[in-house]
Amino acid sequence: MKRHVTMKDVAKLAGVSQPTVSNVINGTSQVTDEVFEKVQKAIRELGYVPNALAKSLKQNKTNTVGMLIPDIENGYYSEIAKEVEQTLRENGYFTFLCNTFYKPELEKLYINTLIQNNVSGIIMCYGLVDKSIFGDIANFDIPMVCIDDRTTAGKKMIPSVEINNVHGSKLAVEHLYSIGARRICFASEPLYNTALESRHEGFVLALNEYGLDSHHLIEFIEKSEYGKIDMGYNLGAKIFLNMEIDAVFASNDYLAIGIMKRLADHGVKIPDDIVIMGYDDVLVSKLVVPSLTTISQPKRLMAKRGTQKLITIMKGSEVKYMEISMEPTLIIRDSTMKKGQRPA
Amino acid sequence: MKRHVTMKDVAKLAGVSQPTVSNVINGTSQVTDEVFEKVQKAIRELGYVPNALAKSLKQNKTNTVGMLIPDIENGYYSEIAKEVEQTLRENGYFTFLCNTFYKPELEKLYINTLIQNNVSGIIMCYGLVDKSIFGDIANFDIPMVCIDDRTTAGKKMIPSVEINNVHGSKLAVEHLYSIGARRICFASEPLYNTALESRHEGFVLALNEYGLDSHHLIEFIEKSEYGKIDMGYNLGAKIFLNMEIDAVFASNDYLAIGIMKRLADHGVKIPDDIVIMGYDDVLVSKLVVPSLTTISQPKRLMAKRGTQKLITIMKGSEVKYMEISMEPTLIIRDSTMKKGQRPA
DNA sequence: CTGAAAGCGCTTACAG
DNA sequence: CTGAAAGCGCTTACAG
Repeated sequence: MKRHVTMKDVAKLAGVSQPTVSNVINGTSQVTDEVFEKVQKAIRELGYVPNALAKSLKQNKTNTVGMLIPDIENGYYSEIAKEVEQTLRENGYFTFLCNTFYKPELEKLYINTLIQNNVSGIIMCYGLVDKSIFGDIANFDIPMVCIDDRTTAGKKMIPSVEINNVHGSKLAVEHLYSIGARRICFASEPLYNTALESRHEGFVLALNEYGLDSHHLIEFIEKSEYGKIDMGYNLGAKIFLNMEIDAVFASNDYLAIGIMKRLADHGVKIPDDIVIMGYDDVLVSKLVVPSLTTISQPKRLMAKRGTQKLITIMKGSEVKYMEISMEPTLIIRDSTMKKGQRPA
Repeated sequence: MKRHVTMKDVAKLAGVSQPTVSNVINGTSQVTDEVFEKVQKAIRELGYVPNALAKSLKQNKTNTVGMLIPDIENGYYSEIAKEVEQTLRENGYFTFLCNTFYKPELEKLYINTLIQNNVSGIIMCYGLVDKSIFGDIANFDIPMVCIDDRTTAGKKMIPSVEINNVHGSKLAVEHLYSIGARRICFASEPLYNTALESRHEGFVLALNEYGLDSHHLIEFIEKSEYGKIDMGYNLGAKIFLNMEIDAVFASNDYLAIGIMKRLADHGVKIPDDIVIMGYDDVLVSKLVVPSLTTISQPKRLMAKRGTQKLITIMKGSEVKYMEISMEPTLIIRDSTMKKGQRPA
C-alpha cells in the first residue's frame, strides 16, 4: 500500500506550514501570490488529492447521500434513480446506491450503514416496508425526503413528493367505464406503501362513483413480493378463471404485461375479449403488443423536486414539513381500444 | 445540529476508558464479562453508532466502492448494476453510483471524487470513453476491475471480465445465413469500446467465412451517442432506403427495436420482408412483437465474477492480471422466423 | 485485562 | 499574511 500524499508533504515541498496549504486550497484566508504559486506547484508535482474523509470528520459533514430504492432493475425506479443521482451530483453530492428488494432487514442494514458513514441526507424512492425504522432514525435528525409515498418519522412527518394516486385510479376507472366496461378487476402486488394504497382507494371510490360497486368489487392482491411480470402471469390465471371480468386495472405496468401474456397464452384476445390497463407508463408499455393503456406519472419531475427539497434541507434551511402533490394523466393505447373504436 | 454520541460518551457512562470501548466493539482484545456488559449497556442506553469515517481515516481503508456505469436506466446496465451492488453488499462493501452518460468530463469528476473519498476499489461496467483517465489513476494503485470491456491503466492491464463478442457475432451471422439471408447489414452505435469493436470485428470475419463480403459489406454506424431506441429509429430509415438488405444485425437490442419500429411504420413486414436480430437479450426483447432474436450474454454471471475478482484484490491478494472470457448464446425468436419455418 | 499516548489528515480559531 | 495548537472520532501499539 503506497502512502497517500498529504497536505504535510505539500507543505514541506512548498516550504510553508500545513494550515497554509489548507488555506490555499480552500481559499479560507488571504495569501500572497508567491505562497499561492509555490503551493500550487507543489500540489501539481506531488499529484496531491485531498482526503475527503479527514475533511468530513473535522467538519462533521459529508458530501454523500443515501438513496434507498427497492429495485434498480425495474424501469420505473431506474428512471427515478437516474434523476435523483444526477440532481445530487449537480449539487456536489454523491450517491450511495441502496437496493433493498423490499426487504426489511436490508432496509435496516442500509440505514445503519448510511448513518455510520455520516451521509448528509437520505432519499427514499418508496415508503420503506419496515416503518419502525423511522422511529430508530429519528434520533439522528438526518435530513430525509420520501418520494412517491408519504410517511412519518417518530412524531414528525417526512417531507414527501407524491403523485395523486387516488386521482390516477379515478382516471383509469373513468376511462374503462367510458368504453363500456362494467366488471372491472383490480390486480395488484401487496399494498405495502401509500402509493399503492391510494391507487386501491381511488379504485374503490371510483367504482362507487359510477355505481359499479354493488356486487362487483373484484380484486386480486398478491400476498408477497416477487418479479412483477411473473406475478402478473400468476394473477392472469385467476383473472382467466373469472368469466365475469370485462376489464383489468393493474396497479403497475409490469403486472399488466404479465397478465396480458397469460391471457394471450390462453387465447384470450386483448382488447376485444377483455380490456386491460396498467399504471406508471414505463418505457416498455408502448413497445408491447397490444401497446398498453396506462396512467402516466411525472416521475422525473417528482424525483427532481424531491431531490431539490432534500438539498435545501441539507443546506440547512428550516426543516418545514412539506408535501408536494403532482397530477397523473391518462395515456390511451391499444390495450383498451376495441376494433370498432380504433381510428381507421 | 445535535452532537454525535461518541465512544468517549460511552466510556464515561460505562466507567471505562475509550480504547476499552473500542476493544469491546471490535473484539480486539479480551475483556472481563463485567466490563463487556457495562459497555454494551452504555451503548444501548446512548444509542451509540460508530463513526465509519473516523475508523476509515485511522485504518486507511474504507468499505466503499465506486461503480461507474454509463446509464442506469438502460436495462442492460441496470441488471449488471444490481448484481454488482448486491455482491458488494454481501461482502460488506457499499456502492457509490456513478452514472457517467458516456461523458468524459463526468468520468473524470467521478473518479476524482472516488479517490478523494478513499474508496477501496472501482468497478467499471464499461470501458471508459476517456482512456487517459487510466493513466491519471495509476499512481493511486487502487483496485480496479473492468466488466464487459478490456483496457489498460498506464502500463498495466486492468483485470477484466468479457464476453466473447467476436463469437457472438459469428453466431448471429451463422444463424442469418442459415435462414437464407445473404445481404446482411450491421447497424450500430459508435464503436466506443472493445465490446462493440469485437462485435463489429466478428461480423466482418463471419461474412468473410461465408463468402458474403465481396460486394456486400453494408454497415450503418452512428457517429454520436443518444437514446438507443431513437437511434435505431433513425438508422431504420437508412435501412429502409437500401433495397438490397435482407437481414439486419443490430449491435444491441434497443437499436433493433427502434429499427423494427421504423420499418413497421413504413409497412415493411418483419420477418417476412426482412429479418432482424439484436444483441444482449434485454428483458424487453421477448416482449416486443415480433419478439426479437438476439445474442444472450451471461450478464449477471459476468457482473458477479467481476465483482468477486475486485473483492479478492481489495482483500489484498496479489493483483494478478486476469481476463475472464465467457461465451454468448443464440436466442431465436420471431423476428427471424419466417412463416414457412414457424412451428405450426 | 485495562488505560495513557500517539496519530490518521484535515480545519479552525487564535496569536503574532 | 502565516503558523502553532487543538481537536474531529476513532485504532493501535505499548505499558502496567
